[in-house]
Amino acid sequence: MFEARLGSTTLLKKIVDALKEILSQSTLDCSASGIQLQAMDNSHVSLVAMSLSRECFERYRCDRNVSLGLDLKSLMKVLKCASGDDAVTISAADKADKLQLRFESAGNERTADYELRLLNLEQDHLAIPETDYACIVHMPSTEFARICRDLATFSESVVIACSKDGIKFSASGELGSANITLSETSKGDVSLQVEEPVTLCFAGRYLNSFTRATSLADKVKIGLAADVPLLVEYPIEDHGYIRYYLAPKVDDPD
Amino acid sequence: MFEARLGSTTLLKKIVDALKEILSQSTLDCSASGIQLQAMDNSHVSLVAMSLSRECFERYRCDRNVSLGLDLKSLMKVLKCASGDDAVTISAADKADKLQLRFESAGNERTADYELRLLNLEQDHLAIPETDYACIVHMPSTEFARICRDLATFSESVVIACSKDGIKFSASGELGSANITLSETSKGDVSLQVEEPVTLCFAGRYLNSFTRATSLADKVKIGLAADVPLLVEYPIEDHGYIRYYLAPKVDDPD
DNA sequence: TCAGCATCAG
DNA sequence: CTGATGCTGA
Repeated sequence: MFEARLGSTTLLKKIVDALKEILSQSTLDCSASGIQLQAMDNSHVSLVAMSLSRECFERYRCDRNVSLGLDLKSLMKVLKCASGDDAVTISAADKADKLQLRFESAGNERTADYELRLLNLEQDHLAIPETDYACIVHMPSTEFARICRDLATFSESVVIACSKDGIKFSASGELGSANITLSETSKGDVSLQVEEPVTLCFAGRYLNSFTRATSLADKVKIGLAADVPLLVEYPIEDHGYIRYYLAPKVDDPD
Repeated sequence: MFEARLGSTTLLKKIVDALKEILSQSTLDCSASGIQLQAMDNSHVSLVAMSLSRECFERYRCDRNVSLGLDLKSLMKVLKCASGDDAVTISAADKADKLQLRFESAGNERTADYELRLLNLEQDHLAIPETDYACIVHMPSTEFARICRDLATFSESVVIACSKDGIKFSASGELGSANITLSETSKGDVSLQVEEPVTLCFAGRYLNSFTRATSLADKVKIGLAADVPLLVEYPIEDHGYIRYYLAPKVDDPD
């Protein structure tokens, strides 16, 4: 038996929304410690890892490990049947082929039960090595989203250069070019930890897809190191996160 | 001479909006007692009946019975030319081929006159037998609309099961299934009168089209009986109503 | 013809 | 931030 209850569906909607474009189907791995997900995106270029530890939930019970294969678009459709302030309980019997979702309205006048068919998905379990990033940047998540959106106008590729002086995002193409530099401000909304300066180039469309998670967190953490995938991490309420990984382009700034 | 005046066009807009999708053209039957409408929907599956008794109007005069054949989409276009708080007077001479509409602004600074061409429509006059429903449910109209919308995600068919314990709406399909149960709550926003429990299956798309009337009334009345069309009734300001009727599906819960 | 997207108003 | 509407692509 697996059962987990959240006080509001809004958080779950945001999480699924942050995943569903990049991952049409995926497996949730539920264990006593919480819920994990890890997968390559649909085009097998970037990688997503999500973790919600049991502390994220109002109630959490997982008698034995279960893997729940879900179609995330379908899950989103079901979540749309709930109001944002409904409490949601997801549950599955052992070896179930259905996920149960129960929505309870704030005043408890209304209960709606949904079942979502589970899928048997191939598990591509990827070990993500802990990386010692040469640069770690924290910045407002909306700012990161804004930059990714703006740079997409100029080029498919985005160059990120980070040093002690700041982090610079650049794109250039037919239209012209763009350079956005952020340095550590007194307000402390940008922070840099730089062991060694790094300059890397990434495909902007993936960066943009990562920003679907913007509403989950005020701050985003970016980790950079030479020849290692970029890390873009959005914390989820103290006890969880979504991490996106994207390998740098070998060359070819267009 | 026929003439009827409403203090605000908003009500009339809501009524036409509740009819125009389901009934592209229809005949208003005007008599001394008020205005009636009764017709099959465009696809001849469901049936709509509207009644506005003369008490609904600020002023009402109908010297002799007239039938006004209207294109409801065109009528809606004309109504969009009025502000919601304009007073509206509709009138027609005997044997007229035009409907007159006059909009007067609240302060009377502005008067606008419109004429709408009338149509000669075939009258399919259907007697609707008074039915003694086995179950009558009153519930918030927004809640009903919400349920119909949510269930449409899962299946074309909606099963409604009503007993003394509550009314249950269910749909199931490829994605999964949904069950929403309402029972009489302490707040009294759901009430059930059950002579005999009933379970019936309906085509969800028609239920959804009925909910275009949601803004007319806070509460909707649902009448159910075996082998008899479902009744969905929205009261209109104490002296009128829109009733929708839909025959149950014979079988085939998909 | 319908579903999804995007935009807009409350 | 949510619901509603209009558009566009499948």
